[in-house]
Amino acid sequence: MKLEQAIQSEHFDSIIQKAGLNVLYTAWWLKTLVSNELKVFGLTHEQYNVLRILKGKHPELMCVRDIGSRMIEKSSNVPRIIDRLELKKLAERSTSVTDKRETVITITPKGIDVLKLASQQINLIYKNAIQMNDEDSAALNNLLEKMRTKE
Amino acid sequence: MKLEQAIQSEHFDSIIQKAGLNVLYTAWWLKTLVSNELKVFGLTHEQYNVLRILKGKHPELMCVRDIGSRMIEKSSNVPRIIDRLELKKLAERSTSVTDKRETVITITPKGIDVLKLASQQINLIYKNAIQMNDEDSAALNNLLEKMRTKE
DNA sequence: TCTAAATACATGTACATACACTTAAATATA
DNA sequence: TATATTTAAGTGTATGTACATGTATTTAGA
Repeated sequence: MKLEQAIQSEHFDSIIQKAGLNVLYTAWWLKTLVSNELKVFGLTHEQYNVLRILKGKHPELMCVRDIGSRMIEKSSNVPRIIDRLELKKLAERSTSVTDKRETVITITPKGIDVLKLASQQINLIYKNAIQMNDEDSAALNNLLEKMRTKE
Repeated sequence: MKLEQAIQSEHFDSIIQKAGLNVLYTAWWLKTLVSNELKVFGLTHEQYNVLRILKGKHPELMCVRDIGSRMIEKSSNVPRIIDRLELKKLAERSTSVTDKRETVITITPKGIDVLKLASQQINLIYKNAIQMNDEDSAALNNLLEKMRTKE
């Protein structure tokens, strides 16, 4: 669907502004696509993201700050996301022995199992629902990074 | 900043998956950029979006459903966003005369003033903070719409 | 060494999203 | 016409974001 149809609007102040709205709309579209798949596993997009981050370092323990620095949305409130993972026994908290201010987190075996199934499903979605070849993907990555140049 | 730095991760399952994460991260970056500017005007990104939609049809009245269909994030809870605009006297609600189920909304003169100032600022941001020419913007629009082809 | 500053995490609040449900009104159908 | 269905908006709840503040611990400086 064209952006114009999606937001029922034909007028944009500039083509740059249209590109901005298109990024925002595509992010919402993608997040919704993924979230709908994750529902089966009782996970939200953010919880899935944290589990992936924990799995990436497993069996190493990670502190809250380290998880935060790997999140896509930098203002994510990591302690609260971990609260929910802990309730579902997918992650575990403990206090760091080297620095008692730090809470260190690990993914549980149950968390690893759930993540494995969820990841397979999400990878399938990426493969099937997204109509892009590697060349397009590379071009898109370049343009997005160009957009954020002044970051 | 490259995506790899932004999310402290070098490994991606595929270049398509990287493009997905890049879209999500860029959307967060852009939303944050805009939100920071809107703070001066006491507006959130979503409230700004609704004001723009109302202004686009002004002086015509719009019902809640019509506003919703023009939102970037389709699952936005429009009645609650309007609650906050009404509290700030930037928008006004009334019941439709032709269909009493409908609530019709209009932007107030104060809303128009605030929106004008905010829009000028946001347009400046788009011009100054985003490093893209029209050609790049057009290419980005095309790739994002390609990504969503199966929508 | 003792105290001030910085750091790490948790928590409170306002706003927003996602989704289910309720209520009132309009429309369709028997 | 009377009733059932559909539609529009509002509301409740769980989750998340954005940001300020609180508390314990560590680090730095006098």
